[in-house]
Amino acid sequence: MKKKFTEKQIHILDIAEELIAQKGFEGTSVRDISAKANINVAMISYYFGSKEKMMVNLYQYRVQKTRETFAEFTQTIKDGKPEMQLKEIINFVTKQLFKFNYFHAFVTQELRHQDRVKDTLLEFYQTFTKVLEDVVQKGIVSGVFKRAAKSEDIVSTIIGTIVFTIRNKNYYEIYLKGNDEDYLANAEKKLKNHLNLCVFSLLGYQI
Amino acid sequence: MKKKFTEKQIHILDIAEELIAQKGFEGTSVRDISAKANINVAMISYYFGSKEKMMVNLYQYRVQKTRETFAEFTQTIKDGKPEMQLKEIINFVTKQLFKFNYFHAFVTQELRHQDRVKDTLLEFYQTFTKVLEDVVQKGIVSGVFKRAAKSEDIVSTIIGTIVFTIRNKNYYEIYLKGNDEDYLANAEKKLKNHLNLCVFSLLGYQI
Amino acid sequence: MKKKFTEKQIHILDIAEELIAQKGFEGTSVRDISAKANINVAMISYYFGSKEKMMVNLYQYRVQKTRETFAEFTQTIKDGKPEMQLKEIINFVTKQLFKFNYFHAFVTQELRHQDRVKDTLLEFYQTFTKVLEDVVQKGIVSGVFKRAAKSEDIVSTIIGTIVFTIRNKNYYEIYLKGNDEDYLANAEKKLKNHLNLCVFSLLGYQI
Amino acid sequence: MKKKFTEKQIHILDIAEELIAQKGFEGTSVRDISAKANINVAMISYYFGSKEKMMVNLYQYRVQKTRETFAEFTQTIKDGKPEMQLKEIINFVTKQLFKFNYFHAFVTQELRHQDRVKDTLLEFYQTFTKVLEDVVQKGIVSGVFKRAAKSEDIVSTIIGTIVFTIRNKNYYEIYLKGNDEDYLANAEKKLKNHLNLCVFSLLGYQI
DNA sequence: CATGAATGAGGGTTCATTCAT
DNA sequence: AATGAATGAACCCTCATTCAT
Repeated sequence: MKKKFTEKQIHILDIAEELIAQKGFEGTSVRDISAKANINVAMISYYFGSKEKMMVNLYQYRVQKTRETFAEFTQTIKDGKPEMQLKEIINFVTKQLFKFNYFHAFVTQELRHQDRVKDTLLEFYQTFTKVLEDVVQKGIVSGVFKRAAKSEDIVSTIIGTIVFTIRNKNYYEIYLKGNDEDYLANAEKKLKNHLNLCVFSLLGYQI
Repeated sequence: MKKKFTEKQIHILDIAEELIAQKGFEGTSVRDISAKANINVAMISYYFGSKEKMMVNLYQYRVQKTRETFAEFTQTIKDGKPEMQLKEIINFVTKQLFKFNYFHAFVTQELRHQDRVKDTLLEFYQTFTKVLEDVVQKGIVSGVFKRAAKSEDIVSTIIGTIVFTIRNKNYYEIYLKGNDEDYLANAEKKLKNHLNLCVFSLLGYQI
Repeated sequence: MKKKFTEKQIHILDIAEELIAQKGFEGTSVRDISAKANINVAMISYYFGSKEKMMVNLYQYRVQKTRETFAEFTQTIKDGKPEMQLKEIINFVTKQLFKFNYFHAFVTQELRHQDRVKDTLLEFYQTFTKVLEDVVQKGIVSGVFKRAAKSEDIVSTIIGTIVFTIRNKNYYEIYLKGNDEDYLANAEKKLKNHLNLCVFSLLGYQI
Repeated sequence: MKKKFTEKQIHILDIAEELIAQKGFEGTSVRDISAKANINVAMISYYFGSKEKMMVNLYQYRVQKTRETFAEFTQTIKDGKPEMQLKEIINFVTKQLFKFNYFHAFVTQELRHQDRVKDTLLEFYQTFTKVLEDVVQKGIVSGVFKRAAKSEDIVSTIIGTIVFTIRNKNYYEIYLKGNDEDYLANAEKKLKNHLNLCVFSLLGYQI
């Protein structure tokens, strides 16, 4: 059962996501959001019921999209070899997280009492873990991977590492060549290389 | 230049850290803090100037301690072999992050406009990176490490992976054996194993 | 000059009266009314101009009906003896007030700045007073009443006493025999007896 | 157990009572009250917790005082003859209701969900009823009263009639001699006469 | 003729902070 | 040095009403 959002709602959610990622949920007032979105203050309550419910909607909206995108993606790689699949997965996840860095900046920090909401993300992580596990298993069977590392650990490392660089921009950019302005692009590239090396060598792949 | 804190200030900071880690900076009122610390509401402003300045102090207080602890730690391993040093570093960092998971739960999410404050953490990360780099370099020279991975990437992976498991308790615990209550202990152990494998194989160490 | 209301308007007014009697004018939102009346929120403004004007209309609607009913009633007793007329008046007023207790629950409490509206009620009270005065006068002349009590005082006592029991249900029901469910019926009966005794003895009627 | 109020609280309650009597509870904003009381808007929440709790306090404050005053009063008449006692009671109640007409203007109309609060008033009415019953009984025994009217009916008539004239000032003043300005004084006097006549004749007292 | 999306005003409450003591 | 009473700003939300359709 997929929830539908109107254009205006999506507009509000996009603005809200950006601000909340920057200043936190409590640090972002509905006035901030409505001002930036050029709408009336009352609209947030009008459209979503309350600020908190808007947050739930935002969460569901983004996670829902993420899951869909991921599901489509898995289709595109389903016939490849494990090593190719793994490479594509790392590439995909990195790209997505960098693209929606807003979202993942707040996804793990807010909604403390909204356990139901957190479950939505949990489910996605589990799906991701399962996909990864199949790839690893297949690689082990075919002999390209020598070490059957646990996929939940790989997931933690992949997502954890990416989120760390996104959130610690001022740290990671020190070690980047190139100008500041395309930090994200450069960081993404560097990171992708690192993660590939990291995961493949973890699995005992002969590089 | 080391800042000194009075006993009362430290008392307040400890309480504040706990509450802020749980409910966020904006989600924690000075009344919450003063109530739990059994002090007057006015004391936060009185001692620190403002709530925000208190946060800066809290930040500095904790990072300062972390740096001191890390400095002491590096002394204890300075004479070991690189592979031993690396193992100890992973062990130390994991232990520290799990021990002060409070702190690291809020360290990256709050104080968004406080760039001076972020610099404090940045410096620590740089120190950490430098230490790691020396170890890697030494290992390359001595031949135990075959691949000179970038230490900033290793830092990102180590810290990123740990923080991810701390913040996504509900995900990671699914894959843990043992009862729920010592999640942190179990997670720490599992994670340590994973990180060792991960970093060592990344460096081309023959396990 | 009699104002006409459309069926839809009357529908709205009936719902509004009920809600306002329960929750007060300010306590009743146009959304409450429109929801219960199964109409659009905008309809109240659309039909009556504003919520306040709707209230004026409601008031006029009910007082107008009350006056008409009272006028009809006076016709039915115009040929009786004074003592019979008085008895009938007490009976009628009690019955009406109990029947439309909704209305009289809010009639004296709302519309504070709407003096024009209050005048509508005032006129009715004056009419009532005049009718009563004629009855008393006739009774004095015929000798059945020995004391020419002021009719405005009698009005105050009749209406005041009735309204008191309606609004202090929890008090008056303590002294009532019978079950709780037909409080109004029992209270009305008890009250009617009391008022008859009260007014007749006030007028010096030999019971 | 008697609740104490500070001077500032009483100040607020007095202002609030006046405004609420005029415009109703929901019609009176905390900003109205704070403006008229020359205090900060936040003070109502600060002193009472919320607007609604302020109302509960106001209610208790006034009813409490009323009960105390009534208790003192009953002491002063305890040795008189029944007819004197009855006269004094009517005099006292009339005077009190006119004096605190603010209070009794809102006492029966607000606090719809506050049943506990209504009980406070109920108790007072019951006390009043009991006192009256003793007087009537004593008069019956001594032979000055010939008819044992129910005291709850007498209470309804006394209070109902008074409240009616207070709330329908524009009606009752038509029948008053004298200028408008001392309406209350004149009305009180006229009403007292009427009530005496009314109650005494009801009890069959030979005037 | 009737609607529902959208608005601005104002609602009560909570907040961090100040200041007289 | 420390307090608690008091403040004004800002919070989220609900309101009656408007207006394009």
